[in-house]
Amino acid sequence: MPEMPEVEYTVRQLRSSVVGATIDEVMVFWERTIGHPDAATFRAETAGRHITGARRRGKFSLLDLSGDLFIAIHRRMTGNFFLLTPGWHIDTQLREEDPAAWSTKGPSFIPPHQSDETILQAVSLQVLVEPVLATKTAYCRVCFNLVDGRRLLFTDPRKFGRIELWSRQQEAEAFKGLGLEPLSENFTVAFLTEMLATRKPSIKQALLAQDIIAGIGNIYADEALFYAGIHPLRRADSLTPAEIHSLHEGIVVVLTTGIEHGGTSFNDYRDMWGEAGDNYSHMHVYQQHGQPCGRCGTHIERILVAQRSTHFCPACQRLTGE
DNA sequence: ATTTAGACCTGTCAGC
DNA sequence: TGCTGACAGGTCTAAA
Repeated sequence: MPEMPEVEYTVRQLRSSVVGATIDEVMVFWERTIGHPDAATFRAETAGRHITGARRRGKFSLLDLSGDLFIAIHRRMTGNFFLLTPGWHIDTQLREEDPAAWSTKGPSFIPPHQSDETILQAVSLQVLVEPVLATKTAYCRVCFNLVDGRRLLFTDPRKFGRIELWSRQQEAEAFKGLGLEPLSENFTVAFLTEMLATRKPSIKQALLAQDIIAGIGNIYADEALFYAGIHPLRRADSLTPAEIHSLHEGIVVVLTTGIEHGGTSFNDYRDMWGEAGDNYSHMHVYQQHGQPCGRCGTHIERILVAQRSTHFCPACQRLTGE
């Protein structure tokens, strides 16, 4: 679901909410969500640990734990965090009543007081407190019970998300194959030039490749290419120095802007809870096909590049000629 | 060696 | 109203 700006935003919220807390117990409702090591070990090793920090690496959200451990969470398409205030009850009745439904929906959550409309704190939302019907399906896969009574939920309807536990010494192994942070000083025009020089696939695919730049996803790839006026199907190794310069600038601008907007380029929350939101307001091409280009008025087009939906302006981003 | 299609999962929405 | 297919912010891996 989230790309780098959304993850960054979530991590900042985790930092201000759960850092300093202590994990009492972790409940796992969908075992495959625990990607490393295994669910039983994960539960045993995290119980009683202090949460000492919250960081981001690429699209991973990291929680540092006492004892030189850290949790790495990849939300993939639909993973999210919720922070429940103390007093909520977890109802696992469905487990026996309807195993198939339980597997899909997970447990339901009973609010502290007997009102059916109550408050959830949504960690990855700009608005921290979101009214939610307690009867709404949470799709909770993993629940971190904190000693102070709060519960940090990892929700994930599609079950693609993964949560891993590593020791700090294993950090290199945990992130092997992850490229540079695009907002770090290491990410230079020279670096981008070098990385693209040997890539024959399209520039769109190169931007999505996490082993080059960590954190760019489908939205920001399309937006960065529009910024630079580069057609998504251009071979990565065919870009001119001027184009690479523009693209580098586009990547930085688009991601920085995303973070400034609270990373709310788009998200499931708003759909899920029926909030209107201004999700698309600062998108230039992503999901804008059929709309006029804000720069030249030409209709934005949508094509498929490596099975990913790709949006661009055919006039501003030409494939051939100069 | 690459490229691509399929897996992994569930919900929503458009069209018939 | 109901069914079907397309599509969704991601990434890994088997097959071509």
